Amino acid sequence: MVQEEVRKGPWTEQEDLQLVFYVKMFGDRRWDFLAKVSGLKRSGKSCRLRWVNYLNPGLKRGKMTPHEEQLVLQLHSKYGNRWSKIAGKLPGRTDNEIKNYWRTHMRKLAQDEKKNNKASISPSSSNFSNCSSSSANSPAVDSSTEQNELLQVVEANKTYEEDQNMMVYSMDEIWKEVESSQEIETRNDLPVMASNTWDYCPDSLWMTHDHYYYDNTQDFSFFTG
DNA sequence: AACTAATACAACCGCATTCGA
DNA sequence: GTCGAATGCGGTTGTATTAGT
Repeated sequence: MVQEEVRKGPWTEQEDLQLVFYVKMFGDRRWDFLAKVSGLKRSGKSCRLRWVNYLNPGLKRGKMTPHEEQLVLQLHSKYGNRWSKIAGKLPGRTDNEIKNYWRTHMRKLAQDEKKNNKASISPSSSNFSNCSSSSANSPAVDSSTEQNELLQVVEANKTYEEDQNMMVYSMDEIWKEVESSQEIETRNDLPVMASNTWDYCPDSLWMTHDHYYYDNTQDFSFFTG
């Protein structure tokens, strides 16, 4: 058997365009199928990750706002390392993003503490000192205070939403930019259908995600010119 | 200007869970 | 009910960029 080569590493712009095209066509499910049908030499897993963490139009780009940071801290103390759960409370942010933020945050915190300890022998009084001790397996869930915490989260969300009005660059907007700036150039290297893979496309697939298909066909006019 | 360290972000891997035949 | 494939999640690593010297 000849093992088909699977590409790894950073995604190219062309790969991104191809993936967006096929996700719009078939929906963000059946990643193995998408990987095959798109002709991308990527695993389904890799395609999913790329979509979820980068290409998804609902994503918010850019630095976390102070409110989001606060929210992450609050939610982490509540849920521990349940990143997807935390991400669910932060619209437009991915678990990966939050995880990365947390990691950086904790490292910075640890370094600051070190510095403080060197500067003064007095014990640390960091606000987050208890966060670092709440490990993945032991989220600090306290049902008695749960409601109170939720209220805080809701409050934080309110201000977060206000922030959103000020600075949101969704992937939609980014792609609009891409569309307008590249309309001409990309036409020469449109994604090529992996011809024979279409042959095994079962009807059921179209049934499953037909709403995606019908809803989005007009959106990729930029692809077909 | 060149080098190094720190930081942020992207991607991969392995395991667990879910789903469908 | 079982089993294999697909999907989701969390941990980890790799890489590009920025800041500091």
